Amino acid sequence: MVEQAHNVEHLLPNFPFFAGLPKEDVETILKTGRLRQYKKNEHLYHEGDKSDRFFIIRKGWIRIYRGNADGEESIADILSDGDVFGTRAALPGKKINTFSAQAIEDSSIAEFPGSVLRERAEACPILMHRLVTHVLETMDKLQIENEHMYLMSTSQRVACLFLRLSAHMLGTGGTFTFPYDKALAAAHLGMKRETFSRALFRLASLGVGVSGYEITIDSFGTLSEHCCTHCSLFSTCKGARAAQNGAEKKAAAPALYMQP
Amino acid sequence: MVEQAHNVEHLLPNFPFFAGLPKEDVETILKTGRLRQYKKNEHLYHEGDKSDRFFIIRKGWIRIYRGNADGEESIADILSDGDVFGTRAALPGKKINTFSAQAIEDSSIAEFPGSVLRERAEACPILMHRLVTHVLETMDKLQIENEHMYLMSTSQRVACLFLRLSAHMLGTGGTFTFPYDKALAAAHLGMKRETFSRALFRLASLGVGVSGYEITIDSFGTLSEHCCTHCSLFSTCKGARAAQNGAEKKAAAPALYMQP
DNA sequence: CGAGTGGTTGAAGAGTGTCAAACAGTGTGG
DNA sequence: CCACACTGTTTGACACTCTTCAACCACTCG
Repeated sequence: MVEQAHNVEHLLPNFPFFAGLPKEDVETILKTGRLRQYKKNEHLYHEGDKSDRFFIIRKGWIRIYRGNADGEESIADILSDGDVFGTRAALPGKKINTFSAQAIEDSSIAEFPGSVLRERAEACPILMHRLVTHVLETMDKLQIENEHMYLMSTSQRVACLFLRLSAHMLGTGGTFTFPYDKALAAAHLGMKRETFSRALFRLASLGVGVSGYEITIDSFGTLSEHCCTHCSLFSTCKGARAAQNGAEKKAAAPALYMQP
Repeated sequence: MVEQAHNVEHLLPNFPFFAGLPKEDVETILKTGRLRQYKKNEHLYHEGDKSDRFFIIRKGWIRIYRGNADGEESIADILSDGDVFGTRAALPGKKINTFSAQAIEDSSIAEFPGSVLRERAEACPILMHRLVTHVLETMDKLQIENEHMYLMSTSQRVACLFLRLSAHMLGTGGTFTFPYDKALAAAHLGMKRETFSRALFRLASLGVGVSGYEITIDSFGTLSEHCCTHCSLFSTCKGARAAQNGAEKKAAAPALYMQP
């Protein structure tokens, strides 16, 4: 358990979550926060624990997951820089974690007492709105995952993940580094390691090259056509790109799926 | 389009959602509401529409769904008496429906302008809490559905549905009427009609009898053992029942899955 | 160098989806 | 009252996807 506490006030620029909130509220919250380092595989909390902290990831990767009695796990989310979790602690209602949170890389996390957020949100509608919006976006993400599990094949889901992970990239193709274990990605997408591996093989014919953690995509458009055009989010997803002369994307609203 | 508008104030007892809220707020809201009848298959709204109404089901069944470009649909939820939807209209943020809502039976629905809810919620923390709690519960439900899709077989998912639909029943077994089409249930559980039908056949060996819309369950405990003991919600789900001498349920917190 | 971890590959099998056909229940019109 | 169409459901045969289990490979770390 690494316990390096730091003042977090100087980190504001890293926390888009607080952007646009009243200065006093942000300062009050930041003052009560602390920065903490978690080693790879270390847990931030376990399911069933009291949910009393609100988290912002400064740097690193965190998985949110839950296990059943058979020891099987389902991964609810994999989060990274700038992402926020533990919203339940900052909102009214039951204060028990329904999930566990674990660092999958050495991570630097800002933690805030839920009570402070809750109290400030009571007084500051903009903060409350920010929290509510975050929950609604998380819900949208979940609903899309449900849809994907039912309507899309494994290779389509893998392609979708790649497109979202490369959403920030310009141009029509390129190479990026896969940020965590493939087994983990597989679990998050609701499939086995082996199936993930075989899905990669099938994606090769669509111009996806894999060498270790390096993923090369010849054409985002081609890949989008393989998965995004079969997804109800097509027009609004940041990961989806129009093919050169394929389907036109309608004017896009803010994306639900945003990866750093 | 049936357009019978009624005053809804006398219906308060049907709306547990408003229970415990300040009288003035409830009255303000109820005054702006109207009761409307929808025929079977009629739509309340379509995805992409402006989301400006908040709904409470007085009587009936509503499905919340979304379609992709291939014409395939994924069903997000199937709701009934006392259930609430359109929460997005009552909360800050984007006001576009991400789903369609359709009556699957003749239904009686109370509708409220989202703006009124939003305005009252701004002033009344209890109402805001109620709305937030509802969203969080919906999210919990979604997360469980994701888990089920990944970790449970089709017959386990069907068993889970039956146990939730019969959660209100006393005793160790009994008969109830399935409230909507099996094809619809199948789609909501993420499987095809045929698979649903075959899952029923397999459940027969666990004491589940089906005759048309009549479902007979010999032992809730036996059925729970088949599905609930493999679900991470086991200890808190209203549908799960302890087997006679099987696994003990821990002290249960309020259930996520509540059917009328 | 051997153990450990993460990833790939192969063969076999269970579980679902697909397509087609048959069936049951309902309502309609003659 | 029956014939008919219509809808929802079940069943069968078959193809296909994904999982399972096992072995193997690549890489890292002691």
